[in-house]
This record gives sequence, C-alpha cells and structure tokens, in this order.
Amino acid sequence: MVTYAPSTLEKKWQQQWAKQQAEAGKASNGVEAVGNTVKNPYYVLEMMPYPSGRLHMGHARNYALGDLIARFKRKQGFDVLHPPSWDAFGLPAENAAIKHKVSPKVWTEKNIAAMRDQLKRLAISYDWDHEVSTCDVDYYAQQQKLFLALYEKGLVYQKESSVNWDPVEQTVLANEQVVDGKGWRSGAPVEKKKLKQWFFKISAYAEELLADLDGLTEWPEKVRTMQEKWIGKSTGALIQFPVVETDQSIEVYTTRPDTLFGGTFVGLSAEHPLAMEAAKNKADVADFIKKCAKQDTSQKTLDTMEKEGVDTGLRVINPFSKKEMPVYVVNYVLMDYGTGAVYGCPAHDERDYVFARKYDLAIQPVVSGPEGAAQELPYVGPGTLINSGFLDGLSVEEGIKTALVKLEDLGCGQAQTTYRLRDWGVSRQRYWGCPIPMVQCGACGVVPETRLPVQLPEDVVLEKAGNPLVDHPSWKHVTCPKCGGPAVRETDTLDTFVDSSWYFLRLVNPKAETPLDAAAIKNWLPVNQYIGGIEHAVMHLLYARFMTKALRDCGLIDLSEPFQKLMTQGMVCHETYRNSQGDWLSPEEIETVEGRVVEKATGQEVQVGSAEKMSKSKLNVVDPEGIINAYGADAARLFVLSDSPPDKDFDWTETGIHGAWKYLNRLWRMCLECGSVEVVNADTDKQQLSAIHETIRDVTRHFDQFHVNKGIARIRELTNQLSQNQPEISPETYRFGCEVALQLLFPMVPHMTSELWQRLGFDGELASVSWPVADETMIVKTSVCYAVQINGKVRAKIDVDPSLDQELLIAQVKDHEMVKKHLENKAIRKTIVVPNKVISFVV
RNA sequence: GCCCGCUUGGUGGAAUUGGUAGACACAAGGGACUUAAAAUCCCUCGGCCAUUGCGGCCGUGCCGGUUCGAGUCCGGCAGCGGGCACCA
Repeated sequence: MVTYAPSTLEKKWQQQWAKQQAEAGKASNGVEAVGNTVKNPYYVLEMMPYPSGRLHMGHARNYALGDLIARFKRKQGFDVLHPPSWDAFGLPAENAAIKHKVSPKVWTEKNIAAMRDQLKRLAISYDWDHEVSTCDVDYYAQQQKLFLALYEKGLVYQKESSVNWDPVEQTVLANEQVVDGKGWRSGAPVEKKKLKQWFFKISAYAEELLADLDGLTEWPEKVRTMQEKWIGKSTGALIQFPVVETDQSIEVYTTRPDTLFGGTFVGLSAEHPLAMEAAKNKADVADFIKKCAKQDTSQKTLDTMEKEGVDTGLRVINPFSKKEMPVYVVNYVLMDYGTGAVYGCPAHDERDYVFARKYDLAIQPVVSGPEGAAQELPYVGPGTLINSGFLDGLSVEEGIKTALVKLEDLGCGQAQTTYRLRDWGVSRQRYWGCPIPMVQCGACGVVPETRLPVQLPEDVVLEKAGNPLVDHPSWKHVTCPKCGGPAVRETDTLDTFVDSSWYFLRLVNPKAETPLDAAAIKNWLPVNQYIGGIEHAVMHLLYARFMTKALRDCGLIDLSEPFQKLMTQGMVCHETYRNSQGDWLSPEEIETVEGRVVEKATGQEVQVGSAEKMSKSKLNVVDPEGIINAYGADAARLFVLSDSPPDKDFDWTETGIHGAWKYLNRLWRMCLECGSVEVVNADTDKQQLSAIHETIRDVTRHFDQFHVNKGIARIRELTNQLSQNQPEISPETYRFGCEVALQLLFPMVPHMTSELWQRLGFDGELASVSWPVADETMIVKTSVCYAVQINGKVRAKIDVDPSLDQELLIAQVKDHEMVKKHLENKAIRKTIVVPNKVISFVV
C-alpha cells in the first residue's frame, strides 16, 4: 500500500488549486471567484493580523478556524468571501527600523511576503485577489477621503489633550513604552504634555452603541457586557458648589446626590482652572500641580497610585448641609472626565475614605445598611439615609430622586445622564501611519487637504528624536488648498485603530475608486462570521461599530452593525524552559533524556515552567514551518482545531501534534484497504448506518456552533467504530462510512481527504461535493440506558426498550436486583422519571 | 485599583434546558508482533477501601445555600488570565 506522504501530496493539491485559480479565475480551492454581487453570500473574516514577520501557532489556529468555516459554508452552498488583510502600520515597524536600519516599508513588505507564503503552505482558502494592506497608498488614500467625509459631517475636531512625553528623546511615548513611569529607552521620568490633537466624536454615538448591543445576539455575552460597562451610562446630578467669598462656583458630577449631606470636601483635577488660579497664591499647590504633571496617562496608574492632595485654601458651601467644605487639588481626578472635579463622601466611597483618613477630613455617615449587615466604613451597599435632614428615612434610590428635585428647586443642580466613553483621540506623533489630510494655513486656518493622496515620504530619518515628518526638509511645506498661500501639513498620523475600523468594508471590493462600494457592501455585509482574539473585545470592536454608524450617517453606506456573529478565540500557549543560569530556552534547544528534560548543548537539567502565552521574550514560540515540514499542514491544522474549544486558551505540545499525525495515518490505511468481510451481521450493519447518519447530524451541529473539538471527537468515534465493526458490516456500509468521514474532515484536512477521495475512484474533486445531510429516518435506537437513583445516588444502570411506557418501565426497574436491595423495607415517597435518562426514587 | 472572564483525572478536554462526571484524545503502565527499535494492534488507567465476584465511600479551585438530584443555579472567598482608551 502507498504510504501517507504529506509533503508531496500537499504540494500536488496546492499546485492544482493555484492553477485552477489562475486559469479559471477561481478562488484558491476550486470555487468560483467571488463577485461583488452574489445570490447566497457568506462573509467570513479573521481580525487583520499585524505582520510581525513569521506566522506563529496562534495565527495558525486563528486561520485554521476561519478556513474551517469558509470551507464548511462553501460546501453548504454559500458564496463565501474569505479575504486576507494586513494591519501594516504601527509602532513595531518603527522600532525594527531603528534597531535593524531598514525602512519600515521594506521591513513590513518583507514580513507580509513571508507570512503570505506560510498561509499558502497551510492552504488557507483565501480570496487572494481581495487582499489589502493598510500601509499601501491605495488603502490609506481612501481612508483620507473618509476622514474628510467625517470632518464635513462634524464628527472630527481638535482639542488639547495630554500625552506621555519623554524629555530626553523629545518624543511621545505609548503607554507600553512607559515602564515604571520612565521612558523605556531613555529611562527618563515621563512628563505629561499638552498637545492639540484630532478626535473622533464617538461620544455622540454612545447611546446608539449601547442600545444596539441588544441586537448583537450572536456575540458572546461577555463581550457585550464589557462594551456596556465601557460605555458606562449613568444617571446622576450636576451640582454647583458656590465658592465662599467669590461669585464663582465649582461644578461636579455625581451618581450619588443622596449622600450629599455626607460630602465633606471637594477634589479638583490639577488641570482645573481654579486649581491653576490657587497655584498663583500658594506655592504648595503650584508644586503639587507640577508633581501631577509627572505621571503617565494610563488609567491603571491613576487608580493604583497613592492618592494625594493639597488644600487650595478655597472653601465651598454644601448646598444641603450648608457647611463649608475644603477644596483640595488631588492627583486622582482627570480634567478629561466630566467636570474635572468631584465631591468627596468619605463614609460611602472607598477612595474618598482613604483620602479623608490621610488628610484628617471629616467623615460623616449618611447611609445605614440593613439590619445585621456589617456597618464598617466605608459602607457602599444599599440602605436607609440618616443624618440627612429632609432625606432621613428614605432608601438610597428614593433619596437620589428626592435630592435631585431639591437641587433643582435650590437652583444649584440638575439631573444629567453621562457616559464613561470618551471621544476617540486619533492623533499619533509618529511616522509609520496614515497622514491626516489637513493643512494649517496662516490666512485660512485649518483647511482640509483635498489634493489626495497625502503620501508618506520615504526619505526620512528615524533614528533621530522626534517625529520624522516634522523634521523632513520639504514634506510639510505646501500651499493652502483654499487660498494658494503658504501652509503647513498636519504632521500627526492616524491611530492604527482607524485603519482597522473600516477594512471589512473595503475588503469586499478593494480596487474600487471610491473608498466604499456601496452595492458590494449591501450584498456582503454584515460580516457573517468574525473571528479574533478576546483582547479586542472592547476597543477595536467598538471603534469598528462606531465607524460603521458614522459612515452610514455620512450617507456612504446603509449599515448600522458590521459584525453579525462574533467568535473570540483564546491564546496559544507553550511551556517555558530555563537553564540553571535562568536564561530562557526555546523548545528546539531542549530534549528529553530518560524522563529528564535537559539542554541539548550542555546536557544540564532544565527547569520546565507552566504553559504561558507564546511570546518572543520567553522564547516559547513554535513556528508552524518546522511542524509542516515534519507532519504536513493537514496534521498541523487538525491538531490546532481538535483538542481545545476555540474560545479557550490552547496548549501546544509536541505529543499532541504526534497524535493528529497518527490519526491521519490510520485514516489513510482505513480508506485504502476496504478489507474482506467475514460474516455480515444485519443488525450491526443497521446500527453502523445509523451511527454514520448520527455523526453527520452531530458534526454539522457542532461546526455550526463552533464546537470544532467536539465535532472532531465525533468523527473519531465514527472511524473507531468502523474499524472495530469492519468484520461484521457490509463493504458498502464500510465504504460509505469512510466517504462520510472524508467529507466531514475536509474543512480541516483538505489535502489528504481530497487525495483519498480521488483514490476511492471519484471523478470530481472533494472540494466541490456538497456537505452531507443526515437521513433522520436511518437513525434508530434499539435500547436506552437509564440511571436509577435512590435518594440522589446512582445505584444501578439499566438498558430498556425505548418504546416501553412509564409504568412498565418503573416495574422493570424495581425488579432489578440492586434496586430491590436498596428499596428493601423502605416506603417510596416519590418517583421521578426523566425520559431517556434517569429514574429517581425518594425513600 | 476598576471592568470582564476562567478554574473538571498525570495532561488537553466531554457532559442540550439542573438528571449516569471523565466522551474523544495525549501521556504513563502492561501485553502481542519484531533479532532489536520504530510503527501497528490489544488491555489498564480519578482517589481510597474491598476484591472470588457483587460492591462501598470520597471526588468538578475553597466555604456555605437551594433541590429528590448541582460541574451546571444562588451567596461569599481564593488563584489565574484578558482589558483599562498611544502595543496591536
């Protein structure tokens, strides 16, 4: 018999598919090339990857999953669009450019070429003629047009906003480039710097983004919850506190106006106008404000740092208690949120409590928890209001309503709905991104650049500090599109999240002259199945939803939600290795000798760490290349799909891939040797046929629900049964079983199943055979197993005829020896029958 | 710190709506075949006790609750992971 040789076999099929695509204008696996309008569209898309250089197993899993769906849906008769794309702008290219002295463009394009080859070796059935790379001018020129459309619509504006500034490198740092408050390369303490930056008005869509979450029924619940919390709708009150001895007031927003009687101080952001004013007269306030400027801008830092403040000397009047409250400048309130000021109620807020204890401020309890509940401060639970004048005795909820009415009566507060969601800052002071098509003209001010595209210059110096676009000798100097006078280009580029917030619209017709082909979009969108990492649950997915709605309101598309069904997959992990010096070792540098794991080079024992997310720093990355060479793409694909559910993390193990390899070999032999039949047992044959149809039904259902690992387990059960029953079933049934197994495995294992299909004598390709449909009438059950419980404990398992009626069933069960023994001398108080599952006696 | 998840044998994981915990695999151990190894095939495989066979007790991160019955529902706790607005 011919042995299974994946290397030659996979090459043969890949060449054949590539030839078909080239000759007949077909997609990579014998399917018609997709047009802009089709009858039965199905759009499957994986989140666009960053082209880091090499595919790793995490990518392989992502694409194998997408490809499974693409092939499965094609076989079910859909016209499938499955386009590849590259999220090609971004920081890593600039870092690589500095480190290796290559241009970001060359580095990125080389990476894309390498990864494209690897995807082809994995036989991912992409529509390569739809490929898009965000750093191609063809793509970002279209994005510039969209930017202008949003600008015209009033959804783009400029405002001052803080960035992390590295005073040594004279450059803006990303949050990940700030380590312990210092620049990662310079080590200099990071400062906050105010810059005028571009923003998208996502806050205008807060309500719609929130409301439409309800319609996303095919998204994971957890993703919808995370977005809901991120948008953070709250209803509360704006309260004006009059400042003593002035005609000014400080406005704060709170969701708890009911606790206003417990309010004992006001906290101002260091950037609040009144704080700035106070700094003029008080040196300690000025110093404190300076100190606040030296912290990075991340939320995590804000929440976890020591809460500090300085008394401004200002006093405000509490409108309810009429008491004077001190005003502090504090380091935990940001000017960008709300009004840049809060009032502190130490008795009922964790953060205010800590702050009040530290500065010895008054703590006034105003909520009493229910009887028996712990009353330790700060108390944040429900309860009854106390020490609160006209609010006394009310519940927290009633108190909020009553306090609001009173505030409005007093003329010092109003009800207000607010959102946590902030406008999307899209300015980046970096080279490797999409230029923002705006110019600054001395005469006309800010003017949209209509002479598109604004192309990135290639002759830039990246090693120098600062943004190369600012330092470029000529690039930024242009004429004003409006008056023709001298003007200066915007040197900020767009956040790469902008690139990925509309690519799914472009991909349906990436060569269109307008950014968006409305007809093609109408035909294909929404994306039927979107697949990507859970780490994108909020930001990318929210930006994409916003952009879709914004472009709709610009009149460019007729679509409100881009992704119908979302699948979030887990990470790929691998165990880690360290030698006695504590250096990380890669999986290739170690081997197992007599049960001990040792370093190949030295023979010394290696410390094996737990499986962690594959990362370059820990060297626990497995490149699919070696795996494909050793076992073939089919085995690699099968393994990454077979063991864990797609939405969970996945541990890569050497032994695991070996198991997939062994299974493919077994299947190969099974299909090629139909074997001799000794005695055909009609009953067994019938049961086997039933099992085949049951498998078709179950696998189809599992794949539909993305339970790929369960589907594969069912296929393995089928082939296990077939080979076990082979001596007793007819050759026709055996062969039918093998054919079904090949059809079901095709989406994961396309090369080998295609080859075997051909070797079984079929003329056409397996790729063009429809997905099998289970014949329910063939599924027969001859017996059903009941578990018998007595007082909740399983005491026996009994096989019975499924057609047996309940009375006879109970009688038969009671007659069972074990059951008799346990029921002896006991009165049955209750009998519960769960059809086809359990009979429970309570005695 | 805040938000969202996750936790089942030595390992990855199964277990429609609360109804037989451990499907399907991996690893390990034993056996067959072989001069030998690999490959292949067969058997065992949660723990403890009993063992001639039948069986019994415990067990789904920890503590408690609801129920005839809880991996699944509720309350509390711990550990791990993701996100936190300039990594993508």
